[in-house]
Amino acid sequence: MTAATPKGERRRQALVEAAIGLLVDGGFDAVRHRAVAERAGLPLASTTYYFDSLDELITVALDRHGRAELAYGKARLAELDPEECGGDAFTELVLDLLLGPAEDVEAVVLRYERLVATGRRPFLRPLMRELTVELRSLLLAIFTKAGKKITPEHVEDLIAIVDGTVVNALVEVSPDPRAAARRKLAAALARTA
Amino acid sequence: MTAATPKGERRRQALVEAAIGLLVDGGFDAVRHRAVAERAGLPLASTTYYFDSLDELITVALDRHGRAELAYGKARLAELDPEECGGDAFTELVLDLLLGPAEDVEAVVLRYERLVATGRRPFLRPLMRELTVELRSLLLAIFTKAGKKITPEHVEDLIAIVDGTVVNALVEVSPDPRAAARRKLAAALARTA
DNA sequence: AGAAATTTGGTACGATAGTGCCACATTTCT
DNA sequence: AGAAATGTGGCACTATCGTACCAAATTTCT
Repeated sequence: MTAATPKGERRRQALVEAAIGLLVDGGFDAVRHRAVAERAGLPLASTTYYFDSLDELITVALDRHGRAELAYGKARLAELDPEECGGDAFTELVLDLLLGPAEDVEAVVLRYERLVATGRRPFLRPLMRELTVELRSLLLAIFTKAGKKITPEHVEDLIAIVDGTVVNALVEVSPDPRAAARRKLAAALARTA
Repeated sequence: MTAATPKGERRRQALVEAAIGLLVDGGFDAVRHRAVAERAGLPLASTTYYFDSLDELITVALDRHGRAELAYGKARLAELDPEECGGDAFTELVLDLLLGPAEDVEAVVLRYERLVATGRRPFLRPLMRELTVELRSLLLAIFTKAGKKITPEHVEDLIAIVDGTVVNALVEVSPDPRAAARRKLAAALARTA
C-alpha cells in the first residue's frame, strides 16, 4: 500500500525510519508491528494500513537504508580529492563505504546480517543484489578517480577480504571489526599500489 | 540440565540432533521447543526438562554440530596423502573444511549465520570463538602436512577470502557460494604456491 | 523389594505475535 | 459545500511462543 496524501506519506516514512532503527538496534527479529508503531509514535493499525505485510515493511526499510548508504558513498566520491589519497585516508574511505562511517558495531552487524539473511529469505534477493552491484561500481569509480588502476575483479577481491575479515572478527572477545578490516585492507592495498 | 540415566541421555541427544536439523533447515528462528520435540518424536516437556532454556539448547546444538565439523576436518587431515595435493584436490579439501563436504547451500548458510548471529547473541561468543580458533589451527596443520609453507596470517587471509566471497555469493540470482569460493581460493593459492 | 531419585507427558497459563475489523475523522476532489 | 476517497486508531481474534506444573511411570540405589 502506498500513501496518497502528504500527511499519509509522512506517516509512512516515519514507519520506515522506525523500522530502520529497529533493524540497526536489534536485527531482523526486532522488527515487529507493535515495535515499529511505538517507535514511530503511531497506532498499531498504521503498520498494516501502509504495508501489506511485515516482509514488505522490512524490504522497504532495507531498501531505503541501503540507498542512503549508496547516496553517502556517491557524496564521498563527488568530494574526493585525487591529491589526498594517501594510504591511510584512502583506506578509511573504503572502510566508510563498506562498513559505514559510524564507529558503532551494530550498524556493521546489520550490513552482514542482511547478506546472510538473504540466504533464507528469497524475497530480499533482488534488492540485495542491486545494492551490492551498485556498491561495487561505486568502489570502482572511487579507485579510478583516486588514480588507482584497478580491475573489477580486484575490487571484488578487496571487498571479499574486508567482508571475510569482518564476519570473523564478530566472534572475537571484544569485537572491533573495523580495526581488523583496516589491517587486512591496508595490507592488501599496499600489496598492489 | 544433564541426564542421569542412559535412556534420558539418549533422549537428550535426540533433542540435540533435532535442534541441529532445524538449525540447518531453517536457521535460528526455526529452533522452537515444540518443533524440536516434534522432530525428535518426544513430548514438549522433554525440551524444558533437559534444557534450562532455548538458548542453552541452541548453544549445545551448535556446539555438537561445530565439533562434528572439526572431527570431520581432523579425519581429513589424518588421511591426507602429501603426494596427492595437486591444486584442484587441495582446493576442494580446503573448501570441504570451510564450507562442509555437502553440496547443499543451507549448510553453508548456517556456517555464516552463526558467525553473524554472534554479533547479536553474546552467549554464543565463547563457543564460536573456540570453534574458529580450532578451525584455523586445523587448516594450518593441513597446509603444513601438504608440504605448503604458510604462516598463520596467510591462513587467516585465505579464510577471509573464502568467507567474504561466500557471503557476497549468497545474494546472487542463483547462489552457488562454493563455486564462487572455489574460484577465488584457487586463484589465491596459485598466487602463493 | 522397597525407598528415593529421575523421567515422563499431558496440560495450562500468560505474553506476544500478525492481522482483520469498523466506526469515525480528515483530506481531496468536483 | 458536499460527496468520495483516504486515513485513523482502538479493539479483538486466533495462533504461537516459552515456560511452569504435577500426578503417574520408570529407573536407580540400598
